[in-house]
Order: sequence, then structure tokens, then C-alpha cells
Amino acid sequence: MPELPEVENVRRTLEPHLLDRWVRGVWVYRPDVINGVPLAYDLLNQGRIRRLLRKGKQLAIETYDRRAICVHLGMSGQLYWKQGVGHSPSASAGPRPDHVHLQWRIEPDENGARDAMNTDGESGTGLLIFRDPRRFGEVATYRDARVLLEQRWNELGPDALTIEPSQLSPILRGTRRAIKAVLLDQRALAGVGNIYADESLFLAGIRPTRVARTLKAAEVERLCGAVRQVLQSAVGAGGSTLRDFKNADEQPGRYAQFHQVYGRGGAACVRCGGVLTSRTLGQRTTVWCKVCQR
DNA sequence: AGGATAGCCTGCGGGC
DNA sequence: TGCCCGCAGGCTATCC
Repeated sequence: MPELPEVENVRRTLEPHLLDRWVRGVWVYRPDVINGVPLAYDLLNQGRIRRLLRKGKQLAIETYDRRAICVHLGMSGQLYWKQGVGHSPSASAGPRPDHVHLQWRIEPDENGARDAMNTDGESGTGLLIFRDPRRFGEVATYRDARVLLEQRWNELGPDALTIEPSQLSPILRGTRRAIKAVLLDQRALAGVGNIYADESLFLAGIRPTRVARTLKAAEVERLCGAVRQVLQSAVGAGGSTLRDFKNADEQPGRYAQFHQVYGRGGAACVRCGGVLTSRTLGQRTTVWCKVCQR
């Protein structure tokens, strides 16, 4: 489900609920969604949340004692907030929905004063919920967030939201792969998935089948600008909701209405009116315009 | 090297 | 109404 814009929206909508708050209890319903040594690090339990980070499609929550969890949502993962003041997950949130695998209880201050209202009239107490029907997602635990950043996140390419031609150029230069396959490769560039790869290539006027190293400097520049523009617009619109994406406040994204090619195979190109081509490429359905994309 | 294929899972929509 | 099929926002392993 989620590519960079969706994950960034989860991060942003989660932040006001979590920042500087305390983790007061963790419930593990499905241990096999966890990677690492959860019991040793307690999945942030009793820690105070220092910051929420993102690289590509991955999201991390770090506590002041430098523990961290890294959440990868896969195809169907959701991370969301349930406002509530009860003492147990069931008391505050009603019956647990299907496919909820982890829950964290969040409280506003060190002593767990539960009824102190903040300026928004919210108590600041609630549940952080990880739900993932297809279970392609994972939650990885780290005793030290620096290990996450320096090891796991170092395997990822530069973040696509701020990609510069000087970064993209050397990535493309060395490979004979199709440009679309490179855009989808998280070790090359982090954050682009099937929707935004097709949208970026359309905006840049480049065929997804082009061999990456044959792109001219001007085309690399155009592609770079297109990737950033598409992702930034999508972030601003709350991401794309095709079926079930929701941010941490359970709101869907509004960017799907702006898709120019994704999901429109056989329909008319918005630019030239021709029929959009649809074909499998890099194991993924790929849609493009043979006239507008060279 | 890089393409294609299967696999990990569940849910949904279409066709019959 | 129900069943079967194909497909889905991600990613990995294996084979050629």
C-alpha cells in the first residue's frame, strides 16, 4: 500500500500524538511481525518518545534512551492512533479489529496522570496500533537507533523526496536495467513504488522501458524534478488512497484523483488523448503513453 | 547483470 | 447467492 507520501503522512499525523509522550505498556498479539529481539528491548516500553523519522518507505520511532523501532508497512500495513483513557487496550478501544498485531499504550507524562487535558481538550492518552492484514510488513527493534540509521538505513538509496540530479546521475549511469526497475529499487532510490514510478516517468516524458544508462543529462534532470514534484504534491494531498490507505488519524489521502497514468491502462492520455499502454515490467503493472513518453 | 518466476498473505471485485 | 480467478500500494530468493 504505502509509498513515500503515504508513510510521510503517517509520520506527520502520528507526531502530535507521540512526541515527548511516554510508552506505558505494549501488547503483542502476533510476535512473528517483529524482527530483532523484542523482549530484550521491550518495544520502547517505559520510554519517552524523542522523534519520528522516515527514510524512503520506512518509519522509525526513537525514545530518549535511544531505543528505536523501525516500521515497514509493506502492502497493507497501517499505523494509527486511537484516542482513549482506559487502562487496557480493550477498555479504551472496544473490541480489537481484525489483523491488529501490536498495540502501544501512550500517556502524557511521567507519572501517568491520565486526565490532564491539553490545549486541544485531549488527554494525550491513547493507543498506537499496528495493523497489517497481509502481513508483508514488519516491525524491527533496535537497542540503539544509531544502528538502525547506520546499518539498515544505509542500505537504502537517497530519499526520493529530496533527490538531486547529482545523486541520481551516478545511480543510472552504471546500469543497463530499465529505468522503471531502477526507480523501484530501494537500494538505488528510497521511497518510490509502483504508483509514483509511473507518475514520475509520465511527468518527465520518459518511457519506463528506457535503459537507465542511456538517459541524457537533460532527461536525468527532468526525471529528478518529476520525482520530487510528484512526491511533494502527493505528500501535500495526504497521499494516495486506492482502497484502504489511512493516515494515523484514519483519514484517507486525496492524491489518487490526480493520477495521470497509474490505474488508467487503456484509457485516454490526459496530454495527447491517445490510448495508454499497460504492460508488466519489473514484475509490476506499468502504464505509460507511447506518444508522450520517449 | 538483470529478467522472469514464485512466494510470502488477505481481501475484493468481476464474471459466471 | 456463491465460487473461482485475477489482481493489489512491497520485497526476497532462485533460476536462467
